[in-house]
Amino acid sequence: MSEDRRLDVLRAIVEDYVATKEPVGSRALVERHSLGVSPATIRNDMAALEEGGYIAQPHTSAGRVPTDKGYRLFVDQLSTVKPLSSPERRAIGTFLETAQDLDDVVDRAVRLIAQLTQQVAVVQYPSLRRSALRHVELVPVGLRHLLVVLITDTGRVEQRTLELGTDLDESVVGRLRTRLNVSAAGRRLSELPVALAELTEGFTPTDQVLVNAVVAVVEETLAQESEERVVLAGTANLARVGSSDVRSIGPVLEALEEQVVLLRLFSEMAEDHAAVAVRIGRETQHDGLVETSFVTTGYGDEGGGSVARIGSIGPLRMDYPGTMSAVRAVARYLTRILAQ
Amino acid sequence: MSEDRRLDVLRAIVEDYVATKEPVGSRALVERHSLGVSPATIRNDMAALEEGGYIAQPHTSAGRVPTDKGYRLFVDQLSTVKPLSSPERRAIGTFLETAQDLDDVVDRAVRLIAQLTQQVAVVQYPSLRRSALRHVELVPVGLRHLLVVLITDTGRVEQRTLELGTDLDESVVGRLRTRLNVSAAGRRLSELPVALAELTEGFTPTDQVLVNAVVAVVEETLAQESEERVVLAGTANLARVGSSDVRSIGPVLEALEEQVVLLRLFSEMAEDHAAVAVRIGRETQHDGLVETSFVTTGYGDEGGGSVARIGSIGPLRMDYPGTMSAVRAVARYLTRILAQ
DNA sequence: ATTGGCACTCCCGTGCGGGGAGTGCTACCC
DNA sequence: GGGTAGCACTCCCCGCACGGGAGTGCCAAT
Repeated sequence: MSEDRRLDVLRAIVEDYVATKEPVGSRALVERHSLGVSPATIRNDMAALEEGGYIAQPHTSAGRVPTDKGYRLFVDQLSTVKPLSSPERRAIGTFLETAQDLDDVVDRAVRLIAQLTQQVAVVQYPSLRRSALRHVELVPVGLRHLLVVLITDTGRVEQRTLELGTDLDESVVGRLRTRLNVSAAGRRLSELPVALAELTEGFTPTDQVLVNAVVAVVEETLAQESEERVVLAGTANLARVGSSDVRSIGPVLEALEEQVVLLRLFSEMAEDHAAVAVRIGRETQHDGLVETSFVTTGYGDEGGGSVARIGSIGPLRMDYPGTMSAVRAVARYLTRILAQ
Repeated sequence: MSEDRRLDVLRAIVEDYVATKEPVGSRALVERHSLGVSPATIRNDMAALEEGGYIAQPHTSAGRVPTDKGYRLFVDQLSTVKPLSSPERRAIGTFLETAQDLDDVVDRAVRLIAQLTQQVAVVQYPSLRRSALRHVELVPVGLRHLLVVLITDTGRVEQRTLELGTDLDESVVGRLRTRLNVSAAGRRLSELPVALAELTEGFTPTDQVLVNAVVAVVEETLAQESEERVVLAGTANLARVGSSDVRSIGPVLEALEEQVVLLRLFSEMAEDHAAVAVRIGRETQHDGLVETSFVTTGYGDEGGGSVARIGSIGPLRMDYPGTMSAVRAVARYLTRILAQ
């Protein structure tokens, strides 16, 4: 029994099952692929694959369906890259390039992925933790409130209001703004605490209260994991006929609404050093997502790691090569756009 | 035949149908409500209501189900306000009050509505068009780019980058910033063009190019209807068992993803002078929403009209009184929070 | 190792019959 | 004239049996 052919059979099963959404039998397999052997032979291979846990049958006397383990093997070793058509590539480029600001770019990117993969698209906003500060702005609001606006090199803007115990002194605010920008601009979060620590020098003890409060707000904002934002698109694709059992979309929607779940997955997958990371079924470690797979990749990397991630969530029986190349393509364009 | 009783019957049908999700028959009706007459009499009333188009039967020899028209009558004349329990009110208050910034407030509000109504919640961000400007900030980025940041009195922050043909002059930017804030702060969009028109005075012709560019960006940003943002929560509630025909959730999700649809509905409903506006089934004028109803109300109004809207979308057979009071309650708290 | 043949399993669509819920109608009552 | 009781009728829904069909596993033969 040839080991190679057995893998061919698995690949054929995955491809056919993805295409037809029906359990695939030995007869159909030899008809649709030139395997050069008879159905009976295939049945032997299938028995072995089932033994190994790569495929399963929904019930006796039905065709076979890939298991999570089967998809995993397919993704890792059996799938070949499926490049996008060049009109597709061009469409991605022009669509993203005409965006106006960061919100617009993210919005377009997420819709694009949803459209290309016909699945649910997820885009994580450029992470504050990994961005560099471009500018800090302090805006007095009334006498006792100060609005702190942070602008990152990825174009993201965050703001916080600060309530003060004492009345504001415009000139102190002005000096602080200048000093802040001198010492903070261009720095990454990891380098900031040091730079900010020296900042109190040159201020009177009473003014230092203000300075410390502002510094605290800045650090807190940048450190807040909870400020990570994720946007979705294409949830309607979950309800497309044949997507999967229709009743199973409830739990999926619940999972998608919990940003925490998505953020955890993103951060876990960031550790995979593969260009495009894939989580299949139970690998997602989330009950609502056991019947889905998640394909992600990072974007916006400059030198070091990537700034944030994008991805696509679909049924276990998704078109893995297609999804992976779509996600990768959008990430590349996204990286290029943000670099300028 | 008493007209009053006929309306009682309609109310009873709506209430029972909402509660049981099953067509309701004459027998069940007299058992569950003290109508004081026999099933046969009810049947006569039902025949009349059906004649009038308020109820219908899915098929011969089935119970009756309210039509869009029936729900409309119910909402307009037959439903009584259902006040929230006082623990509920308290929960709303504390939940919203602990929010940190505008994004946080909006996020909590939308989740709250989803939770209270067990339906899909929609919250529109405070509209730029109806907000007043609190502050304009100009931030030079490199030599030839200027970042324009607008902050409204509702705490919303918008930014745009501006590409210039010539190098920046810091002092001109400084003067422009000061003048802009003097003439623009506190003004609503409608009053702005006048104030901005005089702004070029006192600048040299070359500097006026910059001034005009900035003014154009400010006006454009505020005027952009497309900058209206809407956030959703509770889409998973669509998939709850018995919500409605499960296959019908696809079109609904599609409609919800198109912000345009929601924004149109919001703006149409803003014209209803009723405190809480309701659109039932076909009244939404959108194919994907024919089997849903949309309950909205404005929030953040100070004197004049409201700043934006919140709402809840659910099946035709929703708990109208409950939904309406939940939406109204959240809107009130929201208005209070934003006022401070 | 591969193959043809064959018995076996199980799903699934279809047709049938009975029970039940609900209606509309008619005759009757106040 | 409005309300009521009775009754025949309609239609859904459920369980059931049945047959076709697809697919398997195994065995004997090559």
